[in-house]
Amino acid sequence: MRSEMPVKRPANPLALAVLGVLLEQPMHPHAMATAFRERQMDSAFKLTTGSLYDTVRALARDGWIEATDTEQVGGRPMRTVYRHTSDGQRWFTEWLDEIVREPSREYPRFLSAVSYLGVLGKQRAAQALRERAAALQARVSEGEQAYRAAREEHKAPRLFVIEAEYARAMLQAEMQWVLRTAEEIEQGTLEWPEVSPHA
Amino acid sequence: MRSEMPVKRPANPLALAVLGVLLEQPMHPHAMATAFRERQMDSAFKLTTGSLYDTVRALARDGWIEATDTEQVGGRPMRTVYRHTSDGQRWFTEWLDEIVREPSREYPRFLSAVSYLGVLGKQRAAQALRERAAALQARVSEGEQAYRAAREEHKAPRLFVIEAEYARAMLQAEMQWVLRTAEEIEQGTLEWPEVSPHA
DNA sequence: GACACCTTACTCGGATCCGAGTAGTAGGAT
DNA sequence: ATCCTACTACTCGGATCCGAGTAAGGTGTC
Repeated sequence: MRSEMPVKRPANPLALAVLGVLLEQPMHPHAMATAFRERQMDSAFKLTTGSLYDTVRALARDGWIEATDTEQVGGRPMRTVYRHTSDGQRWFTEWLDEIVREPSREYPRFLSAVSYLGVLGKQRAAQALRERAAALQARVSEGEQAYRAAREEHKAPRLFVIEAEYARAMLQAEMQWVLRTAEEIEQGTLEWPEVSPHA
Repeated sequence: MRSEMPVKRPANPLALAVLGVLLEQPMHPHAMATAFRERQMDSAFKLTTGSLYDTVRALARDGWIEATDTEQVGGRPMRTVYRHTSDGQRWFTEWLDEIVREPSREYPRFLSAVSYLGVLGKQRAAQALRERAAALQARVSEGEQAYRAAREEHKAPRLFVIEAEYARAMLQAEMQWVLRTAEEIEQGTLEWPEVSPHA
């Protein structure tokens, strides 16, 4: 009897990474952290030890993964090794499918700031947007280097670094919008009603 | 003597909205909630009563805003009315400037899911991507309607609805990437190494 | 061989986020 | 007059997130 996917699906992208790395082999949390750092996965999620242990515990509580055994090497702290439960692997695939199919509501900081662009005034808004564009360009370049290293030096297939292609596409789209808007402000084609900074 | 912007800048976009709405006039939290709902600002942040009161308290604690007085209408619960502090308004502008200039690290769910596209298998991945594209298109259409209503019926200047233009640009960029990738999978131009679903 | 420093592996507590709950009022229907 | 529903305005507690802390073992060095 195949059981239903747990109702609880952790919001933290770190949970996805934990389930992903456990596909390779059972592992204790500290080993996961080491693996994530080695692979420089810090663009997909934020890795902090506190969150990692919490996430692992939550996944275990909700039946995605389970502790196999606790081992001790020397006099060091105990390790608890986790692996997918018998259903966990199938659930993971289902959950992935769901995340891909259904865009989730997210609230990027920049979106809410854009609403108040008027408060900054023309000059300052245009200048800030240009600085943002430069910072975005820097990120694109960084990502590009990492991408090339993975593809050429490590001979990684495109599928394995596809998230970098997605990240680049989104950064470039944002950059274009930001630059276009800065230009519109400077050229006066974006009508700029005088906002009284509170009456 | 002009004091420094507080080190604590709430991560929650709701904080930005609170500071924004207080530019118009001093207000108690419940009135803010009503204003946010009326203006359908739910694409920029998530409004829950709990978070609202927490956010307002945090902003007051850190000196952005302050309570003016507590009033009571009839036998209803007390209201606490808040307004910007003498520095609050300037800090708000500075903070906005900072948010616009410096892209923040954020971790959208989809980005982390894309890394594991391989796990879904070719057919399922392509199908899921196509469904996502359709959902994104639906959001674009919804946004478009709201945008037109604001522009044409309410005669809003572009600057006041500029965040909708940004949101649309980003949704369209994502949609294009998603569709292009689905096509590449179907046409076999995206090399698909057989992933053993755990050895 | 003693001191300093890095690594291993995890715990703890504070801050934040959020849905559900509470408690009183107002307005309308029966 | 009484009930019912909806609104007003806020509190509470659980879940999550995260940086700092802890404690023991290994490694190098003079």
